[in-house]
Amino acid sequence: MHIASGNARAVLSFLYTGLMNAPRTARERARAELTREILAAARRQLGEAGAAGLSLRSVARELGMASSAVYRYFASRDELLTSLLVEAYSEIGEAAIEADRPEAAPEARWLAVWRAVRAWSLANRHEYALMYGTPVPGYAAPHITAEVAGRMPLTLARIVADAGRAAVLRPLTGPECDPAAIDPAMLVLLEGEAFTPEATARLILAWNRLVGVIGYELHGHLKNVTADDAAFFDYAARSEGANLGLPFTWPTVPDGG
Amino acid sequence: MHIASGNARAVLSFLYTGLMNAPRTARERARAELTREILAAARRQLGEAGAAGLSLRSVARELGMASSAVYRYFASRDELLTSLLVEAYSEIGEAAIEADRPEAAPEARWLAVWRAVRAWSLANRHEYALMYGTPVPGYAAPHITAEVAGRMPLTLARIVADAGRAAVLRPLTGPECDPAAIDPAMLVLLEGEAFTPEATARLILAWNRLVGVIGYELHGHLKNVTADDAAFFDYAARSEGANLGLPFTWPTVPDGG
DNA sequence: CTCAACAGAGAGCGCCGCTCGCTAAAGTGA
DNA sequence: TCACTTTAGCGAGCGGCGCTCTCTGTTGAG
Repeated sequence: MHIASGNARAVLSFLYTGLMNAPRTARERARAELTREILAAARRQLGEAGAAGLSLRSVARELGMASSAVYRYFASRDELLTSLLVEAYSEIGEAAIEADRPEAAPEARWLAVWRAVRAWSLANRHEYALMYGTPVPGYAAPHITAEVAGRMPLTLARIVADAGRAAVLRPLTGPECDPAAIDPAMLVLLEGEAFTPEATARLILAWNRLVGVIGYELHGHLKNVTADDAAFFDYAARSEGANLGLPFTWPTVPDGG
Repeated sequence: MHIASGNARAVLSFLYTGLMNAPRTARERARAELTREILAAARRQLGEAGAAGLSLRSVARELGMASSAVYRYFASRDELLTSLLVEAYSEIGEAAIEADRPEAAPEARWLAVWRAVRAWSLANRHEYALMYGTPVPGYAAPHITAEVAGRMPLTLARIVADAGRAAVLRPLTGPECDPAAIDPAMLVLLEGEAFTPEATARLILAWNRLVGVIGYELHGHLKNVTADDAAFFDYAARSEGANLGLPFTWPTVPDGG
């Protein structure tokens, strides 16, 4: 689990004092273990029933302890849920990073990462919903998870940047984004990768597409709309890649409308 | 309220027997009125606290009646929520339709509809979440709402189709979608508008983009990412319109990466 | 006028998140 | 070693939830 970053530790104090520092005393070891067990049970129940069906009481029941005892480890149900959220961001980011083969062609890398993110999401739909669905009411997540939440889109950025350095990017076509629409902080974040504002805008759209198409598939919006979700997803991936200048190839298509 | 369609009436029996048939007896009139009042109170509470914070008991309390009495009107909380969902789909569809000026240029129509949908969504974020966020666990919505849920994307389709009939569409460029990926039912639905599978695929993506960018904005995923959400949204609209062949104009952009 | 359909109330079931006060054990410093 | 603090866990309990059931009074139809 790659959690952490200073902010996260500050807010999720219960979790991290238990998990991060190498446990020395027996009490600390027991605490770390139980914390992990609670998280594991919660994760299981999240996978089965979704966030709405996850209750602290049932987690406690599964672990054979009083529900009130769980509050020694997580200050609230929301904090438990936030921990699972961080875990989910971490996992989907890792799935993206692991799927990326920097030695391969940029189109292949791009498609592989997209597919890996989709595969993880289909296998972890409730975790996906936690990240990209309706936010849980009392959640403190946004700023906590910024670093870990950025790993997946940053993996996409790296592929485009590598292609740029290899000078295989096509010139960008189509409407242009007002550079002022992009947050300077975002440009700073991508500084090492030398992204123009226009490329940044398109990267944001690509990330949004990746998340959006998966969401549509998971939430049933593609029912009676698409017949082959995987093929449609690949199409979306290629379309977004090409929009960023990745050298995807395609035959000429006739007029639409 | 444009609810209805056969399916909806069958499933949401409580609601529609109360609302649809012109009330004759005093009892029927009272029932219709109370049904509306319950829906209105629920809508208010949804707008304030979101779906998670909406309880049948608090609705009953607001209306000064026993919570058990509400069950005479809605069989369950889920059914009440589903009614609100149908209402939301109807409203966002109407917002799209009303914003569309068929006599205007297709690019202007396209942008106007996108902006209207965004405006409605920003003003009704919890209703938006009901439609496009994480689905509520026990909801029966999908097939019920098919007709009414289709109005918004169909408005987008009509603009493109009109542009096609007026022969102002540009040839489509970029990667091509495997026609087999699109559900034939979707093509039938757009039959009157003479959509090719390729145009249909791009329309689905445009609809997905519209929903996705708004979702990102509402759920905070654009924080520290974009600086001017409205401008970025317009950019997404133009980008998707151009991808469908709508004659948006843009200057040539330099290389990205 | 009779009788069935119906609306509403209230009690109650088993959940839920969360709090509080208590006990017993574990760790700590003199 | 022993007093003292910190901690883990428990059980009772609060108010709220969705939902069911039974009972009563009213409305509308034949």
